[in-house]
Amino acid sequence: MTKNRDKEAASHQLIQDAVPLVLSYPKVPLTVDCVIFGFEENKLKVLLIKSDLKIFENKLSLLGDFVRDNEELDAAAYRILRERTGMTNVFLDQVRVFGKPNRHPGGRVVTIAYCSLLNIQHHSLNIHDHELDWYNYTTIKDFAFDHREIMEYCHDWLQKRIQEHPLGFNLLPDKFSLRELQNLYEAILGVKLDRRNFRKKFASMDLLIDINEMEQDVSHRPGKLYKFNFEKYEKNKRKWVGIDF
Amino acid sequence: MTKNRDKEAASHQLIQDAVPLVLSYPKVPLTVDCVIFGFEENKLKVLLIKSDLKIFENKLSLLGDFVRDNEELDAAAYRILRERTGMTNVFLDQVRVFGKPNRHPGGRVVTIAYCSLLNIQHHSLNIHDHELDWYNYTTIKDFAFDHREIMEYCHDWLQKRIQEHPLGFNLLPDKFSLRELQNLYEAILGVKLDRRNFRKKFASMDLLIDINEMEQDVSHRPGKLYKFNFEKYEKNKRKWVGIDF
DNA sequence: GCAAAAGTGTTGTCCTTACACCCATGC
DNA sequence: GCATGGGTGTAAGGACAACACTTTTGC
Repeated sequence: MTKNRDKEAASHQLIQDAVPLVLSYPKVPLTVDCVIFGFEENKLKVLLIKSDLKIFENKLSLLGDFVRDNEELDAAAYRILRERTGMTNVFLDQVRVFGKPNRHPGGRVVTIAYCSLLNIQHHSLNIHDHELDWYNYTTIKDFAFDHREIMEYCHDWLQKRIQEHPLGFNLLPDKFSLRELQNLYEAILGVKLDRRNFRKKFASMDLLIDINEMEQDVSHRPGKLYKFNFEKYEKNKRKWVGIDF
Repeated sequence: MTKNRDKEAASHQLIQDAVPLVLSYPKVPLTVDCVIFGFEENKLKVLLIKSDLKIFENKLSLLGDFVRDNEELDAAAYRILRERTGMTNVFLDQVRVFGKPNRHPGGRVVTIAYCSLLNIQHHSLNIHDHELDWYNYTTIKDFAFDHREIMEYCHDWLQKRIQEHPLGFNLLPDKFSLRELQNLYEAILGVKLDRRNFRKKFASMDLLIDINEMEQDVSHRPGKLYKFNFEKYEKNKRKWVGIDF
């Protein structure tokens, strides 16, 4: 049943030169979509725009664009983020490819999802085309394309990552209180955490620098402010996760 | 400096219909490469073929081919594995995209790496084109393309996965001894493990079924044989990994 | 002085690690 | 009987989870 296909596939083995081989391949449009998480008012937010396509009128879309000829994939992701938001100095991670043949109404488009976490206050939005804005992760309704699926996949990925690496610091201001840090973890993981245990955990990691400042303008006892010790973190990056032997 | 580009990128926002939009995108050849790990004689093996390209004469290559028009990415990976090896009933996982513009000597080709672990005895190689065979992971030298990088990335991915999920069972015969299981973990993780602790660990997971059989034809005290309890595993799949709160 | 959140320690439980001796089999 | 790996238990240390009271500030 599959023999014909197998034969057919075997035929290109005769092409020994790389250039005609590649010319014989089918080609597809390749795009990048960026899932940018931020944190504000104790809510997890995602950076989205209104889709420019009629068919998706009033639906929200991830920040995406095609990959240019001979453009590195990572570079494409950074470019798109810069073009659409003005942001630079963001770390993006490749998460997964989404390539269902019918995921784009205009024909087949394969997209590579990139994800990042960032500090909303450090990256003010200079561009507001198409209602580019931070939307609440939990309340977004209408997505263009398969962007809900992509966003949720990236959120799962993020939950895992944030438990392996203390990436959460990227979402906070330079100086932050332990309460803010805990709110962040609770927002991303979707659970309540014990305050004492949380603080002990981070104290024992020894990644926080006490800067001897206090919160201002809060209507209760102010908390201490900390900075993240990026240097120390970079040194100790190696970690086993999960079932360790 | 980047303003012109940003303007240019903004221009396609005027295309409101999806079809011309997609037609305006650049297209690239898209391939899938399969990194298939197996285990035999206490060695971790990878399934490779000799490259058919002159430029990579005598170098080893992953099992790969282009993605067809309107073919699901996962389906392409399964098809390629079947065409090249005759194997079916294998689970493949998408791992990452590799897209450096110059990774292929014939022009730009973006490839999606898929990875699997399997039981060499269950999947005898029916096809031997191009010296398709299992090669020792640790001793392979010459790779075509960037296939060393891809393979190593998949190996890292595998080390993580095998600590989160007991995937290792896929690499073993139906019936296996604890020693075989331990050898497998040691081969993949590249470390020595304590025998008693290893056994306790798996005993406590309660994923092994004692089938009341013993090893045969070994020149020492025979070990008990077990089966993997796939049913129970499927039920308990949810797990937190890493820094748990 | 009251509301609101900060800050702090202990205990029990569980998991992980390290470690040594006897047992069954083939030769 | 000896070589080879199979099979087993325990004790110590570390990590995690559960839990309540006092302190500081703004109002």
